[in-house]
Amino acid sequence: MRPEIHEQLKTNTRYAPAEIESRWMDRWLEAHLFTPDIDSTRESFCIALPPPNVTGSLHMGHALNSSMQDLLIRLNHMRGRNTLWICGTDHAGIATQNQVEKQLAGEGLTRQQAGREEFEKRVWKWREQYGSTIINQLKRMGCSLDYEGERFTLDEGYVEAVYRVFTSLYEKGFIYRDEYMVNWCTRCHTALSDLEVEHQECEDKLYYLRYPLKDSADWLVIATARPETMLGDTAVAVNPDDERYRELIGRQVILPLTGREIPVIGDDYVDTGFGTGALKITPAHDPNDFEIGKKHDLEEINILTSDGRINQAGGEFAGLTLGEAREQVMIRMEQEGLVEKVEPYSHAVGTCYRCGTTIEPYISLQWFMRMDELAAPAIRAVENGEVSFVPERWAGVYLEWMRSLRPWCISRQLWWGHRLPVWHCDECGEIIVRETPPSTCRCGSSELRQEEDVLDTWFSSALWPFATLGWPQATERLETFYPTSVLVTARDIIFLWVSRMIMMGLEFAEGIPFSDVIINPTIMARDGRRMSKSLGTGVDPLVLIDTYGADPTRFGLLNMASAQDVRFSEERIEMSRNFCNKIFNAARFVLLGVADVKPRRATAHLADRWIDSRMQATAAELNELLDRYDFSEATRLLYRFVWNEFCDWYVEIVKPRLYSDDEALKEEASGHLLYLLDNVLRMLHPFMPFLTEELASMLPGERGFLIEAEFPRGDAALRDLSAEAGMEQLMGTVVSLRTLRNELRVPPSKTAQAALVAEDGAIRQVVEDNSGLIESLANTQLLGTAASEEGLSGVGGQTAVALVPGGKMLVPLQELIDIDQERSRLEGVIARKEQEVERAAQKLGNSNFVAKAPAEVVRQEREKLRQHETQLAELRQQHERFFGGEQ
RNA sequence: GGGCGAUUAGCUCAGCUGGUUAGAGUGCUGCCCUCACAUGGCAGAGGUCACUGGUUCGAGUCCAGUAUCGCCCA
Repeated sequence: MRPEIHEQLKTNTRYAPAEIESRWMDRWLEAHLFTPDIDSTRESFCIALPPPNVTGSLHMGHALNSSMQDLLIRLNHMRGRNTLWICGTDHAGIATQNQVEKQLAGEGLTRQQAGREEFEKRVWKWREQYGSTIINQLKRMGCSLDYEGERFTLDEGYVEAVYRVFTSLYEKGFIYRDEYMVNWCTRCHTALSDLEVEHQECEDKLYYLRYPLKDSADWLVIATARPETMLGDTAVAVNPDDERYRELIGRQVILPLTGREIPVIGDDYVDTGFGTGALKITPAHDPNDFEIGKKHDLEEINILTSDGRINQAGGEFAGLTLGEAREQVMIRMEQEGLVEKVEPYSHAVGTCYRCGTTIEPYISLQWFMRMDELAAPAIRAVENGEVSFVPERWAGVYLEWMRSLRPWCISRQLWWGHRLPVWHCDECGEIIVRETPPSTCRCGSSELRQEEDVLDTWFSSALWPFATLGWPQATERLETFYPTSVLVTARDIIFLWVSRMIMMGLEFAEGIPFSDVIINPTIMARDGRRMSKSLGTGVDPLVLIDTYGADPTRFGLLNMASAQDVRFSEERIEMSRNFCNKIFNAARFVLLGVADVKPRRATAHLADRWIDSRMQATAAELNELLDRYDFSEATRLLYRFVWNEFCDWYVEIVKPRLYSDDEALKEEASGHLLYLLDNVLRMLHPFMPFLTEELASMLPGERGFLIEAEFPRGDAALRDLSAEAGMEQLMGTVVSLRTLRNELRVPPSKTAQAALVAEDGAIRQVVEDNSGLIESLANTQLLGTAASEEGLSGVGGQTAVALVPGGKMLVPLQELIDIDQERSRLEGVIARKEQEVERAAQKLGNSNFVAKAPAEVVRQEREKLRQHETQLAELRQQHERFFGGEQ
């Protein structure tokens, strides 16, 4: 080790993440570790990062997500695969446009004033300036993304892919243009797909209004939550089976305020239990009414402008906002005496996912994509297991959604995104759909205008797994890495991306885009609900990284993330930080203490064989857990092995040898420690890349980066079950003696003495051979061993007793403590043992149990009872001997 | 309204196909600054596994129902 590193290690007793983490990413990047080798013949492993929104910043979901993906990439790289983690961002139409509009507003400009061309320029500038924020944050996380191959959904090549797909789908008749009811955001001025509308529960009112019947003094009472839309009513509907209204079907009512005559129609869509059972029908402003209107051929009266105000069709209310119009309409209705009553009413209101504005159902000319035929193979792919979800239950969610797909509105009235590859001829009205701009129309005119609308961002991101690899060009990357291996994402992305990626992959690329879809759990706020910006319950992962380090943040999040949603607990991150500190110090212990030797397995000592055996078992189980994507259990496994076995036991056991004057012993221990540390660091690397890289770099000898090292698989040939059994015996003995000392309040500095009584000669042998271990770990000197008390010499007088596996330890009390303390302690032990005997006896006393339970289970139970009874007898004997029996 | 999930120690969570005295982290108690680590060591206390039935020799685990909470869809 270089002297300066030695010096540094010696002085820094605490794990300091900031310092460690700042130095490695640049070195990794300089070494081009994350860029795949395209000529490699090795099997490939690829993950397409679900492209984060280019305006975004790292949130908890990303942090968890990328921890999982990075783990998988590093793991597979270490397993020898040719890996690629596709990096990039999504242009995020509305979100980005909103950002730039905000910027313009600061200069007192609207985007209309700036003009489309200027606006687009500004957006690109914005992207240049802020677009890599989240990518840099992923670097801080330690993510091994292929930064050199970063992609963007508006790249030149990507646009080609989008245009190819659009054109093809148009030609196949999947994409069409139609005047139809869509979700309209009056603030963003654009249509939205159903998925971009969020429903929010809202306390509102239900208004009961009287609609006078024509040629009658009577009226019909309708109930509505949106009275202002009555300006666009073109019918009143009742259920034809409804006795109350059946007679009225076919008659006319006079629509209040406008005086328009509208028919009463019968339609079994009407729920007789809702309101009065009579429904006003506004085909232009309600999706259900729109359907009913089509069915009954009703007039569609649009009463709204695109920015959400009443238009000329609203007569005296023209110019009012919807809220104002509601108020005014109700005032007028009151004046006319046409309000029956108003009730409180709670219902869900659709809002824009980007700006929160209430969504208006609005009829407009849009582009749609028919989904059913594309969905069929995508459904089959999941049904037949070609694509599987982890946890499995999400497949059901996917399938249910896929089976009820409606046409997807793909056009947006935005200025940022993929402008549709559609040209309109001003001369003849011809619509030309082409990948490249046409020069003339077939009518001969060259007056061609490209469509103003842009595509839904999700349309382009659906192509991500293959467009990023070069499709539609037949690139080597595409050849090598498609289909990708795994997609890791949040559940709300199942519909937005996963489903569409599968459909598009099957239609345009060489089949499914990935075979496993891992749905990461949601990290909830402390209150058990989703983290919410407005409630201030969000936790910023960047703050966690600053406070605890990226490695502990990663490890902690992975530890939290089992198959269930989980409340965020900072304690887990802290636990992970402490674990990192433990690893750091264990490595310090090794690096500062070892002789100048190479890592080399040692087998001479029981503890050496034991810890290696345990390490192989851990590695094997770790691989199994990771193959199942059980990252949470994997963190626990590593924690247990490193802390509770390696640090708590092995390090303590090896100390005397490491500090020994006997050079041979010291070198043997050194080699084994280095061998163990090397393996441990490799196992931990996918979880905590920075710390492990730092520590591995200090190991003696020339070595490369850890990601290039081999991931330990666990060698079954190195398992040594007899060493494990021996160590179990010793550890059990040590713990028993420590407990006894503690309970008898023997001062830690005081050395105790003990003799082992055990029938089994092998047990006595192990203890005798390792008396030094017992001495140093339990501060207890071994006086001797024997098959029975009679065989012990020199253990006279009063003794305390500690049960150990397979026998008991007799501890001469001497001046250790007073007799009374031992008496009450012993009585407690006896009482506990009696309970155990009772439990086992009861079970065996049940004839059904003996008759019906598997023989092996019964045998075990009998064995248990026998042991407990023997121990109980000995304890009682001990009590009798010293305290005269009475308890 | 429909679907999915959860309910286990004070708190946050594990517990695979039913079978030792139900585990971890944190918090709590006692002792210890023992030459890797006080972001630590040793030892402890702490649970009617939401409730009610059922299946079984045996249920935290399987089935049915109830309650509460959460998530998604409409």
